[in-house]
Amino acid sequence: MGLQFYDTRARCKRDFEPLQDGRISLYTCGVTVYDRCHVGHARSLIFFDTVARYLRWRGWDVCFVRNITDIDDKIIARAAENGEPWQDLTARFIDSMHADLDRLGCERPDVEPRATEHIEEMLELVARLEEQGLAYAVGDGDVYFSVGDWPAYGALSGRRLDELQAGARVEVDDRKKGPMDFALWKSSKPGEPCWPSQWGEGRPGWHLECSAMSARYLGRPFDIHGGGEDLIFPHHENELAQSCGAAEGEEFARYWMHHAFVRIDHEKMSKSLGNVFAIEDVLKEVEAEGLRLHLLSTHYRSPLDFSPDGIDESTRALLRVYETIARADEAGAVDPGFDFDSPETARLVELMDDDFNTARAIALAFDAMRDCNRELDAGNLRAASTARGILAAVGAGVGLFEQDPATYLSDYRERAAQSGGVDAGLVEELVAARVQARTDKDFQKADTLRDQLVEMGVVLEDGPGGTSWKLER
RNA sequence: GGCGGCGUGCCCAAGUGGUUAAGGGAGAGGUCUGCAAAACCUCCAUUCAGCGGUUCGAAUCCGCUCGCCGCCUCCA
Repeated sequence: MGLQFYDTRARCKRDFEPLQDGRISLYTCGVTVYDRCHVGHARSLIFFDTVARYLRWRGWDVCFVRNITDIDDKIIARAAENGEPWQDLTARFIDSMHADLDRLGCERPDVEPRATEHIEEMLELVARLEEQGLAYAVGDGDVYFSVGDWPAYGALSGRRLDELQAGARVEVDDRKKGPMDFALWKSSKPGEPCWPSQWGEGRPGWHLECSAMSARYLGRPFDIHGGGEDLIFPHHENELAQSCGAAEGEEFARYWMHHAFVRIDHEKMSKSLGNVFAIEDVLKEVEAEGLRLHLLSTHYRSPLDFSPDGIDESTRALLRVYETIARADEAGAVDPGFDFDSPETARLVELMDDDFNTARAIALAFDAMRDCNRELDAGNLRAASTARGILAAVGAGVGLFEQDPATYLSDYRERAAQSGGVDAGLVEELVAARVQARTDKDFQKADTLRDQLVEMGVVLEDGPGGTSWKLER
């Protein structure tokens, strides 16, 4: 068995065969930078980060490209609203996105191309489409793709042109030949950002950038194209049409992956519904890796209801993992460093190879955690190391459990103390006093001190290495 | 209207034809401990929205009903 995953176009799981042996080209749609990223973006970013990590860990040479859309109507509108140059706006939100990514433990893609840096490639594409008779210019320099002249339109999303009945919800521009025709190039109004072209000054249509940039960095065809499920139609359908159309039907993306949404109270989280939670704000309340674990605990093709309580539950589980790792480290149960082809990781590979089942991989990590603790209890260092190795392998494959455990634990404590308004210095004093009382066998005093700490929400642990404390959640 | 998805224990969630329905959180009991905590052990769905059907066998396939959601417009 090799890797297989659900291909949106085929509507079923397919065995994955890379175009070139040992190499994988992956393109995913990133964000439009006119605002801060929200938890829905986090799911997308984290999931595809996990895909890239796993494929690499699995032994493939991956080229991961994720675009940044830094020119579009919303950006122009928002910049005008703020009274700032649009470049300042996009630069700010690109920085913000990078900060979010770092905190969420996402590696940077190999290439992070921006739409505005590939105008030339896009214009070439439009020219080729025009040559093929698939694009036409109207009026003052708008260029459209002629959907009616592209018979394969609808193949990805499973829609038929006659069923789309455009205009049901949107006013149809009567300059277009067909109601579903979409803009490749939009003429600019005075004062709007624009680039020169043979059709006049303007800017690219939304879908064009991905066609141009994927071809530029990954060639054609490439292996995997991913994004959120709302992009299937029309964005990816349009990308597919214009990419193939410009290349006389040559294949575009060989596999399509789409993840489900994050919801709020059973409704899609989206800017238009106004129920978004910015990553930056959420991370003030919950821990970043806890959020990552939580988002990966649900299979990527299932909707996930966002709730801070749910993240807290995951964070509690995560704390146990780090406590176990710290314990193993102290005991000298070192990670043997299992590779993807070690017999010990066969189960992990099997689970992740089956449509990236991160939920089951995480369950496997929890099993390994229990095994590790049990073996440590029994003093079986060798067996504990094996369990520790499985835990590390899951972590490497999925992008979890990779912080230094001592640092994690002290950060955790500090964070809890801060949010609970507890004076860590005072706690240390009381703990020290209790340790002394215990040494003196004055258990009554020790218990009084403990009661005092309990009231502050402090939980004590008397271990062989001394007494440690943490805040109960 | 067209297309698609979802409904699993107190909560989250995996599983999509075949021995005991993963895992996490919460809860209960136990071992350990000066007492605790942590860790470990045990328990916690004869049952998978409901009703029919196919099958030797279904949470898993088919049909209907109820409830919820997504796409068809910008959207991760």
